[in-house]
Amino acid sequence: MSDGVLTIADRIHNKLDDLTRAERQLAHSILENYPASGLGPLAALAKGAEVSVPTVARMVQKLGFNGYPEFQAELREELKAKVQNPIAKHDTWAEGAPSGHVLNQFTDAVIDNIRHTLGQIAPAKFDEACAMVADQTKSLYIVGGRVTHTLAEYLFLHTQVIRPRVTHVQSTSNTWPHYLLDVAEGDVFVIFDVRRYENNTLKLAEMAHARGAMIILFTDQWRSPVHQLAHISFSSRIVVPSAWDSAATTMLLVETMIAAVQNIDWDGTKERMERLEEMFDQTKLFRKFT
Amino acid sequence: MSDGVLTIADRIHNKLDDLTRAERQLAHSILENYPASGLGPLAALAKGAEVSVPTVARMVQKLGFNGYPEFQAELREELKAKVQNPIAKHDTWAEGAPSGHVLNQFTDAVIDNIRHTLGQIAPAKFDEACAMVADQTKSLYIVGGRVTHTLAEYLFLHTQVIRPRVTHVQSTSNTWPHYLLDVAEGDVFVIFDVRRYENNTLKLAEMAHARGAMIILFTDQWRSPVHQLAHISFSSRIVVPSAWDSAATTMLLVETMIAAVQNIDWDGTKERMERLEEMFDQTKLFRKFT
DNA sequence: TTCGCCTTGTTACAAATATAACAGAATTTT
DNA sequence: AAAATTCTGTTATATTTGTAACAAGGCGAA
Repeated sequence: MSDGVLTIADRIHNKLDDLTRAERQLAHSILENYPASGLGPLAALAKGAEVSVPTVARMVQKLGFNGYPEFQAELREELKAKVQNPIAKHDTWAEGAPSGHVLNQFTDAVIDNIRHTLGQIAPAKFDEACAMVADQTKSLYIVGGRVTHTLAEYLFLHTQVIRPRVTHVQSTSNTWPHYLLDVAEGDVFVIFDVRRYENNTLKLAEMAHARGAMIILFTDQWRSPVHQLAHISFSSRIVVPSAWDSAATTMLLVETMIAAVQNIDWDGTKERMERLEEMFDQTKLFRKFT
Repeated sequence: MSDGVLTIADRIHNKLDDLTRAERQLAHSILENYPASGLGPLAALAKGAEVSVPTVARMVQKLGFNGYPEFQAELREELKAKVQNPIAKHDTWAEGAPSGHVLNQFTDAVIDNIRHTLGQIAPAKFDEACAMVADQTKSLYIVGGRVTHTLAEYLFLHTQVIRPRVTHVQSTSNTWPHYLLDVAEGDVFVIFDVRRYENNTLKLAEMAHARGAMIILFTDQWRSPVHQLAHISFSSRIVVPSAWDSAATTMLLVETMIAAVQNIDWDGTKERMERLEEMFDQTKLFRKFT
C-alpha cells in the first residue's frame, strides 16, 4: 500500500459511482476474485469481464495509476503485505523503543524466520521424526558442531530425562569416532549442521549412514550437505540483522520436538522425572522455595 | 491446485535437490514472499534473486511448465483457490497441520511469550546492559546453570569473538570458585537463572556482588532471587505446552544482545572475526563452498 | 428525427517481456 | 593436471502485451 492505507479494492469501491457501464462491469469482475484476476495480463482481464481491452486501460487510469503495469505492481505489494502475518506487522514490540531499535529489528526478523520455517515443515514428517527420537529400542545419538553444539546439548539434556540410551557427540572434538563403535543398524542420529558446514560433521554423518543409522537433520535454509544422507531434514530460516546467524528458530523446533517426544510415552517420562527429582532433593542443588 | 493437490511451493520444495546453486537461490527468493514475487515480470524476479534472466526461464521449465506465463497462470489459480477457501486462512503456522498440532500450539505460545517479554523491557536498560557487556576495560564472566548453561555457552561463544577477557563459568561444576579469584571491582557478570533456581548460582552471585562486580541477570517471569543483587534484570516469559519451560525467548534476547554488542565496536569485532577466519582456514574445519 | 456528446470497440503501433542461441566460467571426472 | 561436462550469464531475436489513435455505436436533448 504505497500511498495511504487504501487498498485497491477500497479505491475501486470509492470510484464505483463515477464509472461507466462497461467499467463497472469490469470493476465487479476484478473484485470477484480479488486480487488474482488483476495480476494476469490485461487482455485476459478484459476477456473475463467481457469488455474491450482499452476499457481496462482507461479504468486503471481513472483509478489514478499511470498504466496497467503500475496497477499490477501495487496489487502485488498489497498481496505481499497481506501474506506477511498480522503479528509481524508493525506492532512495535518493546514499547517506547524507536522502531529502528535493535530489539524491534531483531524480533521482527526472528518472527519472520519462524513464520517461514514453520510454513515449510510437513507435520507428518515432524511426527515421524519425533517417533524416531522416542523409539527406545534404538540408541539415540545427538550431534552438534562448533556453534550448534549448544542446541545439541539442549536437546540431549531433555531427551536424557525422557529416555535411556542417549549420547551426545561433539563433532568438534576428535574423540567422536569412539562413539561410533557401538552404532547399530537402525540407530537414530539427530544432527545439527548450519553454515558454515563442518567437514567433521559430514564425515560423521557418512559413517553413521554407512552403518545403517537413520539421520534426522536440523539445518538452515541453504541445507547442509548432510541432507543427502538424512532420512528427514528440517531447514530453518536463520537470517537476522547481525554478523551471525540466528539459532532461535531452530531452538523453537527443538523445544517443540522435546514437547512432542515426552508425550509419546508420557507415563515413562513422568516416572523418570520423578526419580530425577528425588536425586536432586538429595543433592540439595536447587532451592526448595520460590 | 489446478492439477493434483500440489502447490507450486510444494513442487519447488520437491525439486529443490535437483536444482543448481543459482536456481536454488532463486527458489528461496520465490518462497521468500510467496506468491507475490512470482506474479511480477520475469526480469524483476531475476533481479530480486540476483540471478540472470534465463536462469528463471530454465527453472520454470524444470518445474514442468511450458514457460513463465504458464507458471504465472498457475500461481494465480492457486491464489484464487486459496482466497476462496476460508479454511486456508493463514492462522495456522504449519500449513496443513491441524490447528491442534504441537507445532502450532508451541509456536503460538512462544510468539506470545516474545510479545509479553519484549513489552516489558526498557530499551534504555537494554542498551545499558549491552554497553556493559561491550566494555573491554572490565572482565566479563558468563554464568549458566544446569539447563541455562546452553544459553550461557551460546553467549560466551560469540562474545569471545567480539572481545577479549571473557570467561564462561558453569555454576554446576564445583570448580567455579577458582574463577572468582581474579574478579575486580566493576567487572561484569552475566548470569542466567530460571526455575528451578540453583543454590550454586545464588552463592556465586553473592560472592561476585560482594567483590563489587556488576550483575546482569537473565531470568524468568517469577524472577530468580539473584535479581536483588543484579544491576539490570531481564525476565522472559517461558511458559509453553510442555513439561519443561521454553528457552526460546531468552535465546532471542541473547542473540539481540550479541547483535547490539558487536556493533558498539564494529571495527574491532570485524578485525577479530577476520583473524578467526584465517585460523579456521588453516585448520580446514569448514567446507570452502556451499 | 437529427445533432452532438459520451461511451465502447477495432486497428495499428510501440514498448516490454520472454525465449533461444551462444560463449565464458566453474566444477567434476579421468 | 587436463579434459569434459555442467552451469551461468550476455546478447540477440521473436513474441506478447499495453497504449494511442481512430471510428462506430448508443443515448439524450432539441
